[in-house]
Amino acid sequence: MQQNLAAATTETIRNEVAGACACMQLRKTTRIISRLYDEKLKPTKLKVTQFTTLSVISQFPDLSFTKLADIMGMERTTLVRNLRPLERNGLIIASDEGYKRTRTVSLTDKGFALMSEAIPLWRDAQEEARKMVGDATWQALQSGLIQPGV
Amino acid sequence: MQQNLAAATTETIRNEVAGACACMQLRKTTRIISRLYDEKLKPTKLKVTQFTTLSVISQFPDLSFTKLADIMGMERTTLVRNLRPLERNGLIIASDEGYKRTRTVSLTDKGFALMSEAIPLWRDAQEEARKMVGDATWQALQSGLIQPGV
DNA sequence: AGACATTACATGTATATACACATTAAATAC
DNA sequence: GTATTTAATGTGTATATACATGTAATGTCT
Repeated sequence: MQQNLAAATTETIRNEVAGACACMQLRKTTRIISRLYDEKLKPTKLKVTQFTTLSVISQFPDLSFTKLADIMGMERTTLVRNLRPLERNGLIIASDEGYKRTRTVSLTDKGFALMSEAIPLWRDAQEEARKMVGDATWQALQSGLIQPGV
Repeated sequence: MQQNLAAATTETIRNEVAGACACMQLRKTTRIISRLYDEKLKPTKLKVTQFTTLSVISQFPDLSFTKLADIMGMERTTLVRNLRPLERNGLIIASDEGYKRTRTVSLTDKGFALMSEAIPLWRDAQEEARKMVGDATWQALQSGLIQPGV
């Protein structure tokens, strides 16, 4: 009977799960594309997550950690950890606590200088990514994968 | 001058980078969708990465670590680390070294039993994910986001 | 047989991610 | 005016991810 469970489960996985899992496809693609961006950004020693975080901070320099994390679709505690290496490397500076312990971050001159170096490399990565994913996926990515208002 | 660099860089980020970065969209979506699957799979204590790893192992029970990682679009060293908790929890069993140090893994009875519990929960997650991403994205996900042969 | 290249795997180190839980400041209820 | 609730952040722990480097087994060239 245990033998049957194993066989039946494997069949279900083969017929229904394999290749159909949206999260598996997303994570796999994200790994591959992230490695591409990381490789391109290597001269700046920025990882793509750090590039993204810096770009969001420069757009919204006075938001609380909670709101920044929300914009990035990220757990707040994850954002807090991700800011550490950026602060340690002098790319951002965090404010002291304000209203209700609120803290904000902004880019330093060093942070802006590194981003201006990184942007041409990012453009190169975008070009290659576009070729890798094809037109339909690229369009979906440009409009945001998740439906607005969800 | 440094002031100009900061202002110019911010403008470029606002006008060109924000919202257009394919990798940012992918990572953001992956975080949100992964949290959904993790939440659904909670009764099994499996994370979606573990669910995926188990499903790939059950499909290809006799492949080397290198080839399994390749199928998953993952660095081999990442796969090695990800197998640890699965083995520790008795869900998989790894073979000793074979030809050219090759090792293989397969699901244990406990692993199959847990997967058979997980699959209905996974179906539920799929349904919700489908609603969240919309039809166009869902189609892209079902055909695999990255172009074949790349 | 020995030198060299190739293949496969493991470890050290660092970042990314999230849940559970703890802490602190402000607002509100009584 | 204290007690409670709410908002905002921080820490402990665990998994996920990848690069650089190291180790071991196999194959090949001479």
